[in-house]
Amino acid sequence: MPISEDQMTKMQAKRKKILEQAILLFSEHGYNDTTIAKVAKASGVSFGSVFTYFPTKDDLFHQAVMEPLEEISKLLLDFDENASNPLEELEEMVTMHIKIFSEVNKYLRLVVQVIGQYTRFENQFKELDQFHNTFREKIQILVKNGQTKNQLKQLDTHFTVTSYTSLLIGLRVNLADEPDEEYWLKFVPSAMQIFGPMDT
Amino acid sequence: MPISEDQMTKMQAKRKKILEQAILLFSEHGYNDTTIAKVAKASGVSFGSVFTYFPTKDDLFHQAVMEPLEEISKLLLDFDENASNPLEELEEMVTMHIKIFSEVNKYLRLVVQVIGQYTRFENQFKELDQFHNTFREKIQILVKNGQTKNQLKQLDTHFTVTSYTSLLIGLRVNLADEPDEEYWLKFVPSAMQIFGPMDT
DNA sequence: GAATAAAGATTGATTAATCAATCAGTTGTA
DNA sequence: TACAACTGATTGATTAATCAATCTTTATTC
Repeated sequence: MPISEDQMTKMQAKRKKILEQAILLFSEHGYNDTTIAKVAKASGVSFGSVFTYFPTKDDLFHQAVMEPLEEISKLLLDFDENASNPLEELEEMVTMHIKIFSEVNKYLRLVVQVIGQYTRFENQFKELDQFHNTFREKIQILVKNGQTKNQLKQLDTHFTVTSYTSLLIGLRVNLADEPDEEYWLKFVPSAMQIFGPMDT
Repeated sequence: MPISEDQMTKMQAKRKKILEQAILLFSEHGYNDTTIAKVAKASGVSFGSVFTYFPTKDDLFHQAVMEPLEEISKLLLDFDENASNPLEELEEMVTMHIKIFSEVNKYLRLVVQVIGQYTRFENQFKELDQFHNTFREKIQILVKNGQTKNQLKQLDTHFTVTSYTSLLIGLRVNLADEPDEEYWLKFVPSAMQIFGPMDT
């Protein structure tokens, strides 16, 4: 007997709620201090139900790290690396990235945990690292275009772009308790400096 | 019967060995996955002996985070904020900081864990945060002096310096598996850009 | 310098608590 | 009625901390 569409929707919602609460708890208390019982309580389902949706705790963690990545990577890659005015596009991109990093607090702190213990969370790290490479490559093209048009100084693009992504993740670590987007946006000029803009 | 100086030295060495191994294990596997049994085995002492030197596991973790801070903070603060040539001093300082961050891998990854979960490791975080403020204040003086002498652009020093420390910690997160000091030194120009040097 | 005693360091088996995962029984739905 | 989801008590494994017994070191005595 196949379950109804209504039932499917309900179950999807339940799964989503469990995963949401898991992300919050994992990011704040880490893997071991986040017990299945706590996740169940926070998401309003029974202990056993968590295992209906996620076969093991490891799997729950894996999904907590992986599932939000798709949406966030789309947001982070949403700029035109071949824009006619690379410097202008770069500034828009940086502003957008800073906004995203200021908003997505909990999930990014989970990401920091995974990267910080890449031997422990090897599988998740590999996927995050792969996105990091894609991310940097796309920004590098924009930076190279800016250099060709003499809008940016002739700095090594690999080190420039890696510095930029390091600044983003470093800000997320340092400004853990700072939720104010306006404050975050004041870091845009500093971030732009890394790319060596030609004007003052 | 008081113990001899020789005995004292031996015990200090034993304590140091336990703490060293604890730092390595905590930084790589986190608090919960680092068991007292593992620390004991890694440092070549019995399970019970760990408790002779550290009353609880919490205390061992606390000391693992706190004790290296004194030495490292000395290294990081070893620059002259009132140097006659601020830009030159700044470049020397940045080079030194990058070197330190490239060398002190394991401990700094432990620091990232504490900052990343500041609600969980509240006490340790407070002390690290205090150092962070001292660190930034001293760099700010140097940057202001550089701006006064027109060696640096008139950027907001608070956001500039916070960006700089974020870049350092972000590099440590991103370059986890990169031990080569020469590679790290190639980030010096990017880091310098943040301060807005006037020459090219 | 050998014998003895006392202090304190060392050891690992034991204890008590925690938690992931299971599973048998129950509830809800088509 | 039949099937699937739901539930939470139970199980087995893990681990921080304790503690009684053992070993090592040092001071004292003859």
